[in-house]
Amino acid sequence: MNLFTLKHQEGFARAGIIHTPHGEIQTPAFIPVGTQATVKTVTPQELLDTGSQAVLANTYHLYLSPGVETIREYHGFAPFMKWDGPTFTDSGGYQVAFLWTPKEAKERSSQVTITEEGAVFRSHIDGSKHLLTPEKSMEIQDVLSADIIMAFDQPLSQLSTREKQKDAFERTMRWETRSHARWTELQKTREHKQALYGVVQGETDPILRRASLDFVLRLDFPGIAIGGSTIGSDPQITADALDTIVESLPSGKPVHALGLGGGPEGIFEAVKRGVDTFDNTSVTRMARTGLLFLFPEDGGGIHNKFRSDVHKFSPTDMAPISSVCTCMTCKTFSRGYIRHLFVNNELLGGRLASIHNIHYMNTLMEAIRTAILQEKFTHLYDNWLKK
RNA sequence: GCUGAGGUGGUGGAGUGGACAAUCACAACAGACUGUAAAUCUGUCGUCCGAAAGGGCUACGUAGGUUCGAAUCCUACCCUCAGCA
Repeated sequence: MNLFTLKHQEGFARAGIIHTPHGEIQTPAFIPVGTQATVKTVTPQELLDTGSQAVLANTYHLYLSPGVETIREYHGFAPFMKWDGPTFTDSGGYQVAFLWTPKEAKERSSQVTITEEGAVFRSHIDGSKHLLTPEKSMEIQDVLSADIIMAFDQPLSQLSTREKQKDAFERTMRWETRSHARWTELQKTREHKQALYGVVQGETDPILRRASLDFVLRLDFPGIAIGGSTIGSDPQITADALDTIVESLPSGKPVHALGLGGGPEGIFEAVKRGVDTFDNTSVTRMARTGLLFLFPEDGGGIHNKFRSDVHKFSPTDMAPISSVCTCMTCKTFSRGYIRHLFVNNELLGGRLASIHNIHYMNTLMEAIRTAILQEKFTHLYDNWLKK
């Protein structure tokens, strides 16, 4: 069975199915991020209820805690967190390269040393020193046991010099070659095969992006992941980055956008350019800080980035967050009540908001899938992004 | 009524002669939130003018006093709390 079945294409936008040992993913799809084997504040059942099809967890975090041996006992992070569906893991490359909060960027980044062998970094938990290599990332991801895993790469930093970027770009290809080799070995003894995605770097540089994509295609990775800080940073920049390779994306392989943050604007641009799946932390992070997504029917649009701050609701606003949303939160609770929860730092607020935002994103993706199959994606795009 | 403690910005609470428009925290308001070290982070927060630097005005219960200078010292008054009656 192929990993990916293309059902229909409208322009470069495509609707398809990713087949995994743990079920299918109808694409285009939003993949909620469960870094530490939990999509923060929500249970696996709630993930299902909100229409989620898969979960993405992280090599870096789970390697540090609870550790590989613990996860091995559970036969993977999915059984550990009681998620039965398809899963992804990220390679840890991103964390190793960006182990910082923006505020502490300088001091933190100095704690990571990149060598040809791999990345030496210090644990954010206890300060202990670790070496993560492409081989080790594959071995950890083998234990984490996701259906779809990522090659170990070194994301480029826009802050660094051109030479350093070129250096990282070329090293990433060597690391991906090593990732591919180790993955090939490990698959031989696995019952459930894992699909390894090669990571395409290069930001908005057409030469670099195409070289990176050519490389990934040449090694014949089962899937293609698009990385870099230009993905998800801004809808236009995301579009620019994807435009460099959109015409060269193969129809037979799934394309994943790594870290496509933000709201519907960037997602429409990405889907329009052939992205099948993407993970996005802002859906749940914004929920926890009180930013709720709005449908066009609720007044959501480019002007307000499709979002509303819960703190600005009236305390006596009896209406649901959205009049058209069918999530548990909207079917049950009022804006005024959810505002009350946030104002008083009640944990339920973040939970209810997360449920709404995840449901919102999955509803949007379902509408996009349907639209592509009916050749109405352009119409939907215009309808959502009209000014 | 007596004894003791105390009255500071939206709130709690520092400050006990000059560096005070007043530490800090909370609230409020504004903003940010990319492969999640985020239920987090950043900014504003007496008032008026100014883009800013900066300047004016009013303020530490009330009234008066001492002093070059008072939220800080003195006097009187008002009020609050605790204990005793």
